[in-house]
Amino acid sequence: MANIQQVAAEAGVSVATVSRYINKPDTVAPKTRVKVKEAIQKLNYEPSSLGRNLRKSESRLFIVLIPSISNPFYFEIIKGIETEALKKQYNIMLCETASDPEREEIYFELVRTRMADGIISMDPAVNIKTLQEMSDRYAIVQCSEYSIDTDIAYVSIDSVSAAYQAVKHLINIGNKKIALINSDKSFLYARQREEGYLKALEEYNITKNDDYIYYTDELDFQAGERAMRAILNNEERPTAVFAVSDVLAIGALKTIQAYGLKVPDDIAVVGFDKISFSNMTNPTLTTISQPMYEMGRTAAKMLLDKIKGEEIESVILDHELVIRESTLV
Amino acid sequence: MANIQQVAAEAGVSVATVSRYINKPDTVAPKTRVKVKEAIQKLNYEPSSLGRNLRKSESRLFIVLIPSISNPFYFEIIKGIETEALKKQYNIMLCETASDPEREEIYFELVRTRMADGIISMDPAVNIKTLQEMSDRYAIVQCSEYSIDTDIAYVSIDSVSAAYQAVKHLINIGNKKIALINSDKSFLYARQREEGYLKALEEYNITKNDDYIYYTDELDFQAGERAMRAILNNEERPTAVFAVSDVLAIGALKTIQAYGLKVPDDIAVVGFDKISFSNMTNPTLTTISQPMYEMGRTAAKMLLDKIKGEEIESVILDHELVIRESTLV
DNA sequence: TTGAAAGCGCTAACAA
DNA sequence: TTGTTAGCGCTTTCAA
Repeated sequence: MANIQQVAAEAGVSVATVSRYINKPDTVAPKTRVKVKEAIQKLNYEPSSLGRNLRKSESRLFIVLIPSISNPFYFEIIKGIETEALKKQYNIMLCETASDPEREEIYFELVRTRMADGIISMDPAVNIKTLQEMSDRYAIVQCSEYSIDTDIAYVSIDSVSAAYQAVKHLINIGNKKIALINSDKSFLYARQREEGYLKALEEYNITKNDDYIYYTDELDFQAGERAMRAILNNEERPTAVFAVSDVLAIGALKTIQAYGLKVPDDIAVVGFDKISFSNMTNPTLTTISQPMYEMGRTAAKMLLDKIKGEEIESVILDHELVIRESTLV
Repeated sequence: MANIQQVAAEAGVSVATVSRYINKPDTVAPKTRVKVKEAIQKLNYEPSSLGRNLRKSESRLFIVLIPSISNPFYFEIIKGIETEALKKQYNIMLCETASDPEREEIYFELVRTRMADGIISMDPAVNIKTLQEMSDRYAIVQCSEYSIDTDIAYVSIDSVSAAYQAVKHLINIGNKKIALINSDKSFLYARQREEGYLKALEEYNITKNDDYIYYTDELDFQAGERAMRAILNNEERPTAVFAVSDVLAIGALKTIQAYGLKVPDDIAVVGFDKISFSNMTNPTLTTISQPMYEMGRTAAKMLLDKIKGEEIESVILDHELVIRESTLV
């Protein structure tokens, strides 16, 4: 593999000229340009990022931390991030933490060793303390899920208001006994969505029933199934259920149907996220739509600004209730 | 950010000693070790990969090319790849090509510029010629989907035999009118699965009916729905359908039910891949299980060997038919 | 418009 | 066991 020296020798110019030809061709005389161009072609030369990165003290790579690669919630966000990154000649490393501190540490290390220029974190549940420490020295942005115990900038939606709206919709179509399938309360969004749920109940003078609230330990379909089974074990079953994610809602849907009950006639269901599969279930799922693509783009822009050394501010984006068959009256 | 020079000065030793302390601590005298250790702690030193990478002419990073990040088929494969990579202190860059040559070119460029040490390609449909050229100079392995027009090593399953087995199962439970939802024939697996389908029909003297074969242009749920609608438009409807992927099969399932038909009573359905969704549908989906995790691990091992300069050989792994509700008699 | 030369941070061959 | 030094491939300043 040819290097810049060989190209320079072949073209009969200095390495500086070759470098200029690659980075600022305008500053090279036309005749010289031709010579260099020919030498590059002849030797099949490709400049090495290794040398350039060292010289410029940057890697033009940043890390996107997600808890789980198989959670469809992240797909559009990632696309948004990628679009913005590629536009600025950056590449991203998609890293699954599996909410495991050791895995996360591997990726933090990539930033500390300058292998990556920054981090977009979608999983601050893991090791907030280290994240905060890192953010003092490196570029970090939180996306979607965030921790308020840090001063790290984030982009997200107003989960309280979104959950409030979802539950209010269930009440408006005639439900009073409304279950909540929540994830672990260590997640900020879980606490916020419960707050919205309670706020709606309160507003309509519906007493909270603890038997109708279930906290899952996992975030997959099976967790939704288990949650719904537990809720259906109550003597008096609810007439509606709000799940804090579509994946959980789809698991719940399956269990409801396994019990021989109809959705929405016996039990109405609302999810959260509007993942693509939520339109494939039978009935299709009413859900909260987050502007995921926009969220990803915004996070990437913020990180890139931060890497450049600029000050950045947190952002809250809009959400929307999408009414489909699972709450059709 | 401190560099190795500053640490050496602080510890009163040479940079070589600091480097040795980091890479081969045993070769440093205990007393010196203490001095260096203290200096590193005091200065909060982290060695830069940028310098090391240039020096060693490696990035310890490789690229995993997938057509679509949202296709659940890849999840387990990626986990397998990641496990093996991390074990060898390698990191992976997950790159979505969207089957777009331009996107792919960006990632190829990362290898040419030494930003990445190799490629695991799961999408050779794009620009086979370039892939072949690249493989002459760089480490490349094909995983799952591969092109036989190249001499690039691959790991995959025997798609002909798997499809044959799936269709034979449909015949054995009493079906003669069996539709095929295939993807574009430019994919090798599509051609192979059709071959297996035809082989089974032939063996049981069932005449092929072209109206029962549909080629999708996309690979998502909606494509499966469209395919099934087209197939159900035939005067005589089939009693079974084999889809070359679970995602397509799930779309088909939805359409069949939308037409008021029962699965498996009216139409039996078999998918391919055993993605996690396939157990969430109602009825659950009969499918072919591929050893995805193992496939990923094998691909990573092969690539790492190739990067080391060793010769590698293609591998075919075993598959399995998983019978579930959608073909229950 | 071009070239010489320094230097980004590290590793490793060689010498002491 | 440690230090000196060359050099990985590139960009950029300065001088010509």
